[in-house]
Amino acid sequence: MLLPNFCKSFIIKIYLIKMAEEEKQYDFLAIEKKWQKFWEEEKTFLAEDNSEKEKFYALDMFPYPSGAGLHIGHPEGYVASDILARYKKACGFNVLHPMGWDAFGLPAEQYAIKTGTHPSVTTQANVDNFRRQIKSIGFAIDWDREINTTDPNYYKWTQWIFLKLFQRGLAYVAEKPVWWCPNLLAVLANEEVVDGKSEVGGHPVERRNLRQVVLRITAYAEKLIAGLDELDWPNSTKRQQKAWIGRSEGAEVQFVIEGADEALKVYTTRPDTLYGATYMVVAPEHPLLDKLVIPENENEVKAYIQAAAKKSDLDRTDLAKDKSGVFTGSYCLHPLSGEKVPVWVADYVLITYGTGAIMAVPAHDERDFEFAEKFAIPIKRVIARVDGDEEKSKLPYSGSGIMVNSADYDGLEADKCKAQIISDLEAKEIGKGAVNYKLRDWIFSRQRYWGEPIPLVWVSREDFEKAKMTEGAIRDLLPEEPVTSDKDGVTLYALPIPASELPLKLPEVEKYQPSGTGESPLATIPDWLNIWYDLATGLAISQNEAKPNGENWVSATRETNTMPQWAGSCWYHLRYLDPNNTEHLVDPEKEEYWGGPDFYIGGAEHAVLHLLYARFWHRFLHDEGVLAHPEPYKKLFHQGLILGEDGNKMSKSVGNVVSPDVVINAYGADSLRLFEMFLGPLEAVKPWSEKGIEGVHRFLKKVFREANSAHKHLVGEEKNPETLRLLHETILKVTESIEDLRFNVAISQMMILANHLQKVESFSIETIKTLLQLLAPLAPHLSEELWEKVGGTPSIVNQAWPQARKELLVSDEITIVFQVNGKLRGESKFSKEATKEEIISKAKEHEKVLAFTTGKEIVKEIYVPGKLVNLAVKG
RNA sequence: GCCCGAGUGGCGGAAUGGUAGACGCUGCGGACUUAAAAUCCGUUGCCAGUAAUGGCGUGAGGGUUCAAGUCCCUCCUCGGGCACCA
Repeated sequence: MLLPNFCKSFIIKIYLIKMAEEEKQYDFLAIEKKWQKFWEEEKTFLAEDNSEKEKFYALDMFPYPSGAGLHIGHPEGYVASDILARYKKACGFNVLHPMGWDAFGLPAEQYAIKTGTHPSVTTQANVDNFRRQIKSIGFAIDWDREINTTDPNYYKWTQWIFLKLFQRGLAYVAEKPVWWCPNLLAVLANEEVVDGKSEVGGHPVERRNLRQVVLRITAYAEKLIAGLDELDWPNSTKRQQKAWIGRSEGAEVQFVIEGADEALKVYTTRPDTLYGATYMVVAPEHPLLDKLVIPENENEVKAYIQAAAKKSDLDRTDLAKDKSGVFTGSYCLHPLSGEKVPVWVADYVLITYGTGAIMAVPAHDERDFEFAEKFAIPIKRVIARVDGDEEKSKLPYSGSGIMVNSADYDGLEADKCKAQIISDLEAKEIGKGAVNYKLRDWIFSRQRYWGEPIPLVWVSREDFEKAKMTEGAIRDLLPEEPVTSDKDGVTLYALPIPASELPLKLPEVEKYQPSGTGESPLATIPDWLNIWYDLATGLAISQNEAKPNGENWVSATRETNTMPQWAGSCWYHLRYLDPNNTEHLVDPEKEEYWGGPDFYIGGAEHAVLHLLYARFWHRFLHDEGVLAHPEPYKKLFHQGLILGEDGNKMSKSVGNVVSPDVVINAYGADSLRLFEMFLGPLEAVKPWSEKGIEGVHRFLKKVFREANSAHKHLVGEEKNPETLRLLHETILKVTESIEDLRFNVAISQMMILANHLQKVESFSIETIKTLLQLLAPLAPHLSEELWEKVGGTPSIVNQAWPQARKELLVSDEITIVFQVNGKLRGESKFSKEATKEEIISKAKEHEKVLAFTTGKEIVKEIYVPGKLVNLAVKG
């Protein structure tokens, strides 16, 4: 019994010794720590502001520092941008690769509500953890430019941009529907509402109109569409933005209400179907509805309006498979035929789009058709297919064709007739050409604590009029149209907190709970809310102090809403250029030099919101003369999701989440970086694989061994022609692949070279040095370590990027493959000088080719120079 | 319903219209070792055959071409986006 135990422990001891040796061989943890320290101390990745060099700015969508820490998906994009950053640096560019924190947001606030911990405390802890994790992956980040959206020195400028928008009339206040939970007494964000219930507690929620600050993004609709053309973005993302903005062209037509002086305005994209309008529909919220309803129908219509008001957006759209509506009892007169057209109210017409009323053409619109069938309303065809194809011209028919039943327009081509009809309507002053957008204005306020305070105060009409007349900073900041809001039946007027008084900091608060009234927790702090405000200078002090002397001091209340999380991320790409500037958002000279990111990478889930909002702000600041460039992100890329090993989306509840910390401990950051890129195309959705990472780890160990095998190293240029050729093939392919963001292909090629170096007896030390340079952007720690080992001076990124000698890739001997009818039948080697005739006749004589050609007629001979011969045979 | 994108071995994936399956993983066989780990060598699309070799093969069906994973048409499946926007 003793002996086996003794043997066992002896074996374990030997194993441990061997393990220690192995670790000494490629001790990635020590190597990575060493070089991360080196980069930090040497400030290797400092971006220079006044450089003569050409710039390259690589930007990642900055993370929200959650409590859960980084997961394996985060670094995918960061690694990609880092590879580019390091590659461009080696190519001689002045590179900026920054990192920061999008740190306002719900989770910290929810945690605060639960525990009473100030969100800034939670945020700080999370940021520290994220920074630690990101640093452990060894990115070429200029940490001197780190930013944080919750830092008052940062959000001072977020507020400053808001003031500009306010000044230009692009901000207003309106009642807008938001999710309201009567049980929680709180406004909920979309993501807090799951299946019509609150995510917390599962309480029912409803749409409720609440006072909101709104940004007029619709004023930029045209510019946002036009700007897309110049962007190097994924087509799908451009298309999504275009669809989101949803521009359509058509006409606004007036239908006079029978027996009234007024007309009902409708919007249509199909003025050519005007004669097919057999009824009209107004939205339940339409302002003229009251006048349209005849007394006999009043009860029914009222009931319908009430029912519609109770429906959520979801019920009114998705789930409302069946059309509903009620006849108002009124008629309009058709603008061209003068016929009576009944007016209905139905909730399939939205008050928020167009004029909130439509002319219904059931013959040529699916929705109207469905409605007309249900309520037995006449259906009148006015477009006929030219080819008379009965199947395809079945009603409802929305295609093109020839106009019929349309009086003077009969026989004309419908598409071409649109403009004709519009101009005819214009001549009669009963219509005009019109453009509409699906894009809605941006609800910019949140009834939350943990966000940027909106720098507005509210005063009475008298005080507002006085402010307009008072010389000083405030008067100049006012928009042409005053921003107003009704509170308890009194109209209040908005005045700004001027730039000189920014940042308007978040006050301390005792409770983070919502106020219960649908206002933010800030509304519960009277000391902060009620102020004395100087109409000339914008100075403000709490009303718990005595009113200061001076005629310009008035009583005011602060705006209590805060900004949405999007605000800080709308312009962060600018702040990296000049993170500590106290005078400007960004120094114009620096903005001129750096411009926008040359490469921007992040998830496709931001295709519309973040990327559209940021473009809006950037374009606005450009129009204001603050920025030299109109568009923020010239080149955009979306990395694909990394799934769990089981092929499912990584999630805590499924338990398939992989933490980078664990992977780094087991294989090192270089293996992690390399494997995330080796997994597949950057844009593809792909599953993680524990086994797979061992493959790239093995490759790194191989490089490590070959770089350390001093006995195989030769001085001077590479003598082995095969090695030399492969080396330059690798330089070419790796360079091209990095430029094309095809890092998986670059890695494959380096594996091929490493496998070759392992097989040959010796190779030049220059060869391994070049390989290390190629590898450096992808696996920077190991490359630095080995570069130093083979006699290079760190840092390896300061070495000029290797240039491929293309002349080496053309060999004297070429291999030509022989095909018969496109199928491979043989191959042969020829000298570079061999003629077409020589090669073809050799092909015909080839034994295996003969087997497929004898007894048959060669009808065609194809020769692709340097590649192949294809003989087409018959019979 | 509409608009995109993608379907290639057991798996992740390579292939300017020109040798399909590079590279990696897995499996199998072997070397080294007392043994293991590590490392290395060979092999690994399917079918037939001891083999040489032949046939089939890139979601399905058609087409263009001397030649198609790649281009065109129709369809299927999966993924993403939009969804009563007149």
